[in-house]
Amino acid sequence: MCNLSSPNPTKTPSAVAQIDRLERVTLGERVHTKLRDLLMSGELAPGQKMSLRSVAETLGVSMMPVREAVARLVADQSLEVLPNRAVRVPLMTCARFRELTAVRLAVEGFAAEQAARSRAESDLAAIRHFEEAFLAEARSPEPDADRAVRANKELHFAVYRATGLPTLVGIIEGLWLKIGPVLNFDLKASAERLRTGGAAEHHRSLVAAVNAGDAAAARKALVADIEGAAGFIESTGRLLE
Amino acid sequence: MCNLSSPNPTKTPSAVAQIDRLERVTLGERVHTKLRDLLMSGELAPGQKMSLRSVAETLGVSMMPVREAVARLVADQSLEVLPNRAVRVPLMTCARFRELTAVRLAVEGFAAEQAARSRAESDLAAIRHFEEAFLAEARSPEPDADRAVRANKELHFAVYRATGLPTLVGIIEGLWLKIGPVLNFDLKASAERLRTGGAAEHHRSLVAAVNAGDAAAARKALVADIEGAAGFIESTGRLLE
DNA sequence: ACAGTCTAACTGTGATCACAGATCGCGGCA
DNA sequence: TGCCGCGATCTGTGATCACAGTTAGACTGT
Repeated sequence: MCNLSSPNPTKTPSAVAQIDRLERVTLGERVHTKLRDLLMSGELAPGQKMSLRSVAETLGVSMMPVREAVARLVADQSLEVLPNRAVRVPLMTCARFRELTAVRLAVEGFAAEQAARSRAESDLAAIRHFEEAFLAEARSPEPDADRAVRANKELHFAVYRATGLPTLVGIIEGLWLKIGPVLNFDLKASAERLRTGGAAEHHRSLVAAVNAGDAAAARKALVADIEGAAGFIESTGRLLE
Repeated sequence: MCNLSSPNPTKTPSAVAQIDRLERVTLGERVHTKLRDLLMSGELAPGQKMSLRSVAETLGVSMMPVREAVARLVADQSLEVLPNRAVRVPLMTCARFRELTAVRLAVEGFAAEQAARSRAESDLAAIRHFEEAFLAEARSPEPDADRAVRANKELHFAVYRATGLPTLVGIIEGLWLKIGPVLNFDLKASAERLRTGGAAEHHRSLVAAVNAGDAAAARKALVADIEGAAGFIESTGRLLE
């Protein structure tokens, strides 16, 4: 049973209390965000090496925030440190890709279901906005792969945020961090998949299902989207072992 | 398509190649493991504060590995740093507890299903072993709450490992890290729930279902286990707001 | 010309120093 | 006796130094 009393029993609400939420953003946090965006958007290819000092110099900070950010990414296997003490984007084996895809189907499939149940009107507006952005890029005469990848990400996460389960969103972010390099790097290498891959149709089904509150259809559309992309990646033959 | 050629095309297998896997275990990693165990087993209560320097002195290391470990735990919200620059175990609000429980039901429920499908004989042996350990503790005339909590954890994770999806196991570890303090701290405070809570029956159903390969029954048993514990925690009325 | 060795540079990890901000307690004033 | 103010102390964060281990390149000896 929850305590339903006021969270501020001794203080009266005041105007200044509205914006007292100043988030503590450390340098390490900013470096982490930067590296995360690079990984999720596929701008860092699998196997690419980096050094703490070079990243620090590039970003204009000392080595300290970089090692904190890299330590976090290494901890969840979004980066790896070789026995040679070299940091690189992990290579993707076929087995690991299939494992990540299996987990994604379960977790993101559940998120799609839940989004169809819990979506608010503001969520639906955001979802429609990013779907249009993706469609505009996919139908463009000369698609910008980078923008398409980012619009695809924003659409998916708009759906996931509609679940109202930020913990679940965080889990999915971790999954995209691991699979982003291979997924988006290969996707950007062959932009014609934008039109032939069926992503637009899957997105349309997904948005329609979430809009209608049809959880089963939402899961089905998302599963088809993930499996379509996964099949394309496996067909490229670039995975190891 | 996967490359099915030998992973060592140029080298012939030798005896020394068998144990070439020397894992790099840094001090920061060991501190992280230590703090994680303390959190998951409920030995650190919600709201408990700590300082990097005191932890470092206790563990006999410098502040450097501790801040790396704490930074990782703060990043995934297993710890939090207040605006006062104080590190503490986060307090659990009722809303957050329910959110975590909802995610656990989905993720761990899927894991139970998958375990029932993919379990190997060695997995089943481990599962049976930890179930007996938990039963022995639950039926003991004077149960040791600490050992019971650890046996419960080992049983659950033996099931999760049987999925053959280490990524999924990592995700669940993150969830237990967040919910462990409230779950196990309150559980240890009232040991009589060991007999009355029905955990033993849920475990029996779970093990039987996994053993029989009945995915639906495995999910049902696990869901019942989680919901039983969650209902108990909510009934204690210790959650905030 | 070629092979072996040795040095110099670079790697991540750990320790120490420096600093701004917050907290708490002691002392003095009313 | 009660309240305000100031300083000592403790906090996490960032920078710098130190070090073991690896690597790559140049240099020397044959």
